[in-house]
Amino acid sequence: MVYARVAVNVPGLTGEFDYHVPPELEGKIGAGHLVTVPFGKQTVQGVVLELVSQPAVAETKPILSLLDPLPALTVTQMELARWLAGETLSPLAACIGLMLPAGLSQQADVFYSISNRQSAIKDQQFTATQSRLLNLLQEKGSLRGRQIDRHFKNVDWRKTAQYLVRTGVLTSQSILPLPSVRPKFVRTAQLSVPPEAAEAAMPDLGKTAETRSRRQAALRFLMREPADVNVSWVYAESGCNLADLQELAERELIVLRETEIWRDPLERVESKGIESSSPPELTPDQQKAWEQILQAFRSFHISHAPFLLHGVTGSGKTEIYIRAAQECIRYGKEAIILVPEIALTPQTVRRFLARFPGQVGLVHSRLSEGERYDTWRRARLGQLKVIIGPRSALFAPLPNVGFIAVDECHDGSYYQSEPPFYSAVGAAMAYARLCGAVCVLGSATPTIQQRYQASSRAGTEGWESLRLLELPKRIQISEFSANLGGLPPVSIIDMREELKSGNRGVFSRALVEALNEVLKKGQQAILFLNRRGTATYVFCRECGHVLKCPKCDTPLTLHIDMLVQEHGKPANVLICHRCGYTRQIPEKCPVCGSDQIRQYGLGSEKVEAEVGALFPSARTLRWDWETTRQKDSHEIILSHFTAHRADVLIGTQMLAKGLDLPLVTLVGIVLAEVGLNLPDPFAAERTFDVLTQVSGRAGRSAMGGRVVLQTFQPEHYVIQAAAGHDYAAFYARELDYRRQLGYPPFNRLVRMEYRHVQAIKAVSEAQGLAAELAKWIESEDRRETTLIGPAPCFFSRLNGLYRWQIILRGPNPASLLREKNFEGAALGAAKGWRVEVDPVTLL
DNA sequence: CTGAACATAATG
DNA sequence: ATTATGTTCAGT
Repeated sequence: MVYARVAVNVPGLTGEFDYHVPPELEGKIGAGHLVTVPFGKQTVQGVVLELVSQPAVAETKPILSLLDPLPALTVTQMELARWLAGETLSPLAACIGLMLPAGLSQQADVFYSISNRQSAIKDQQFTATQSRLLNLLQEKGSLRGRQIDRHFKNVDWRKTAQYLVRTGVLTSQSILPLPSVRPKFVRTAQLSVPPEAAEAAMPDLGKTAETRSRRQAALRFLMREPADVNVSWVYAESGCNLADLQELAERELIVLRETEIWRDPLERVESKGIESSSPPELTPDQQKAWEQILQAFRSFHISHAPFLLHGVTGSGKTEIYIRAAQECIRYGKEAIILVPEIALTPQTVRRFLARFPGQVGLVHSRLSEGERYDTWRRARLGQLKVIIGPRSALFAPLPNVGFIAVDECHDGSYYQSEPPFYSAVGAAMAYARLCGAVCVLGSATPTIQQRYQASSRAGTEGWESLRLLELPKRIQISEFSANLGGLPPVSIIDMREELKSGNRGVFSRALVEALNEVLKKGQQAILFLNRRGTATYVFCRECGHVLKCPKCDTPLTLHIDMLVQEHGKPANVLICHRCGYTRQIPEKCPVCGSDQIRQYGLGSEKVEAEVGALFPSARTLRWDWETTRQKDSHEIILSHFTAHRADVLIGTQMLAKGLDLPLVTLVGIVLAEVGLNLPDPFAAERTFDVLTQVSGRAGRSAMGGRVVLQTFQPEHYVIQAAAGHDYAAFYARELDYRRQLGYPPFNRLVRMEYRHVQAIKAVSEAQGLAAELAKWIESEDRRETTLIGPAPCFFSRLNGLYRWQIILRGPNPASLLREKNFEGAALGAAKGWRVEVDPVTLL
């Protein structure tokens, strides 16, 4: 008897279960296959992790069916899933779920119907939730649990439903939906007799003249087309229908076939003429970096540390990825290129398409389930040599991965901020190690963490070292900025001075002047607005002083607190999100005594209006969350701007990503320090990144460019370093700061968050767990691990839920939870806690 | 003493 | 996750 060890697809389960393989499936089932199995009283999907000869329990149930004759996961992918589950304290099933295409993976559900025994319904009083549920089922008929979920936001209806089932009002049935994606087939037709025979049959093709002519036209068309033709073409050409073709097939004049087709998202893109592609010459810097990577390929049998390719914007990182992918293909292996967001880097994609025609698979969020499924299957068959996409592209089932690149590896979108929480950068490095693949992380502004890993082996537990490759110069250097390695010069404008001289507007005089000049020359400008954390921190407009917590040095956050009442009105209070310190807004600035204490708040609508008022003839375009809600709006806005149908582009974070906008000669940063004053140890890093990246948008052509940076805190080291394009200075300063406060990379963090509709419940749950953790730290003598909180999260209410958090900080805080068997699985499933290892923000 | 609400363990 | 089982607690 053969047994299979199965990871069942029940989110929240880490366990592995042994089933026996029934005789009819023997030999067909192996590691990685997607199967259905009985689990308790339900039927669920599962993935076979391995075959075993000895089951872990005496009595086994049989595997019920095989959902796909080919394995859904490679062995290496399962190893990665195991690693990821352990590393992130996530359930194994959730990690495996990341690797299955949407639609193929299905979870068991419950089907609820109203019982036809009417007596139970009539003489009963129902609670609000009960009648809501009954009304819903009355109205829509029987529903699956997940359909009901959509109508009950933040309401726990399952207990209610269970009660109603018990009392006989409802009936329930466990079901497992079949995969909703299938290979797609099209019907094709082809002539099966010599043309003369077809011609001979023409007169006798139907009773009425009308049918006869339809069928004749169809046959004539097929006589001209030697190959299989999609029937819809035949319909269009001849006006016939399926019945006509079936009649022709019946008379053995033609054959009808079902042909499988790939749904290919690149069809539209590729047909557009892509410029021919002779590989460009490498600069000396590129050459030096490339040789080291090449060396890694040449000796792939020994495992290599991943590379950190630290290169300024425009220094030619993409060319290195392309060459590495080519090298990888030469060894008969496949390459994975991770990019932050595909919609925002059409240039990158086009370059890969040009260099690897017909071999590129594109994965992104706008694909339909079918396109995604087909790309996944082509990857599995080894038909795609290069996969490009955001973090999920890492999980394409490629048989033999030889190269993984992570472009803009500092980007926040590589972190999945919902369970299972994981970093695709970390996962990429681990996967490369498991595959024996060469791994390159590329960025102009690597995170402090990444840069530290590349510079020192004063290793914090669990963080591997990186090999540093540097590209300090842009490829095309404009004469205006040769002294900065091709990067545009940045002028810092002190907004306190502007205020003193009576300018209360959004724009400084310098920025207005620069805008004026650009518009006069017919060039383009970008106005960048950092929206994150607006209207939340409080500062003095006179001296720039930001109000901070006396104990934590963390900016205080303004709250309109409905609980604390002042003269019968809700009070404005300042709260520290680290320790809970609370105070009123002071009347006067504690530093300079001014009464100009204000909260900061400014939207892109306001900026657009200002531009319109100052330059009535300027054509403005807004690119923010509001204007990009519609499908494809990113592309529309972008193409609109690159075609120079607008002069000024006003937008938020998205502007910073790797766009190549050659006509842009001015970048205006409306207020640089927004985002800097958030109660988060990673705020400085994110601000530096975004300022550097957005500055890099200027001067990407021979026309040169400049950046005007407005701020109330011109002395701040982040502002200074960003203005000087000085990563090294920022890194040194920030690393020092992190060392002092014991934040990463000198310690690791675990963030635990609890959400609840009732504020009281959230507080008490957080305090309860914090007390328990404190006790454990004490009893286990793990005092190097410190407990921060519990405190309300910065965004203290989200979707109607109150959020509280606890931070653990130490050399390896996750291990404490692991030892205590207090993992995300146990906490998450049973008690509603969200557990993040190495979080990227503490907001 | 009984039944129901609630926590906990098991699911192969 | 769902379901079976054990445990507590209020009300008869």
